[in-house]
Amino acid sequence: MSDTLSLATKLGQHLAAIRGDRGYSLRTVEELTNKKVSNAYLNQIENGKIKQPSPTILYSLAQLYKTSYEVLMEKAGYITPKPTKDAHHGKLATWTELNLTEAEEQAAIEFIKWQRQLREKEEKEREKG
Amino acid sequence: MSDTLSLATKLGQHLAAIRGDRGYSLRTVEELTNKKVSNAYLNQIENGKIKQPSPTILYSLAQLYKTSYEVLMEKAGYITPKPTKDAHHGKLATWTELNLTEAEEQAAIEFIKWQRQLREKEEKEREKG
DNA sequence: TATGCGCGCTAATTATATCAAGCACATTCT
DNA sequence: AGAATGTGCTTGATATAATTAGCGCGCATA
Repeated sequence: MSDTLSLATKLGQHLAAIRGDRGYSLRTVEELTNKKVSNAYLNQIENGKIKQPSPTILYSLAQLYKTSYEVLMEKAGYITPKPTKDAHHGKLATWTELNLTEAEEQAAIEFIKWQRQLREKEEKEREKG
Repeated sequence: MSDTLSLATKLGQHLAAIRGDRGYSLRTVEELTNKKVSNAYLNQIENGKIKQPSPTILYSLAQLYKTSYEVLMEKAGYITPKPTKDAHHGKLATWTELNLTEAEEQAAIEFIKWQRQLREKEEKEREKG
């Protein structure tokens, strides 16, 4: 079962990955969030020692990291007001785990578009032949 | 402060009013929520003695009362995710717009991983040279 | 070498959410 | 009347979120 990872651990790893990508130190985050998230506390969160940080904390981090508040809420185990719970949900989780940088995101989008064009062409060829 | 009513008080009165309307007693609520909200605790919430009950608690009440979870969250002083998909979270919006199929998603993930490996190699080369 | 700085991390402490138990009063049943 | 039950409410006890202070390490700079 995929239950090997506790929620706290998943949230922690996620947040740690993002912070790594942004190149912030624990104390930098503390400072940039106006002391709303202490460096010691953030460390405990990232190492899975805190079960469920408050939405207020998560919101501060989401803002600083420019990432999705909802996703953080979900990973923390809160029920988030979802307009629709469809297949999109699972996909988003996968993507956020990758923790794309701006550049990577752009590259990936280009890649997908390029792939689609390619398939379109093949389609037309097949129709002719 | 011109704030005559604390957030806790506002939330409490709101919840008390709803419970009154539904005709439930404190213990009835405790029972109907499967002990997720104890009668003692609900009383404290309604009387403004609890500053910020957890989203989990609020969700249980919202379900039982058939009222809005978001509104409860707001009255409790939490920041609620804006339903509008604004440019703020560009990433999520962009990905969902693309509407990836399973195959496309997998391909894109592979692509990104491959790119990352490539960059890693380049990094090592640079260190040597 | 030494001294200072930034890093992740831990320990001790405080604040607060949440619950179990019980109290005082009212209504109803025997 | 007296037991039984239901009501809102209070009070400790416990768990855990969150902070402040500080430790040890690597790395740079004097």
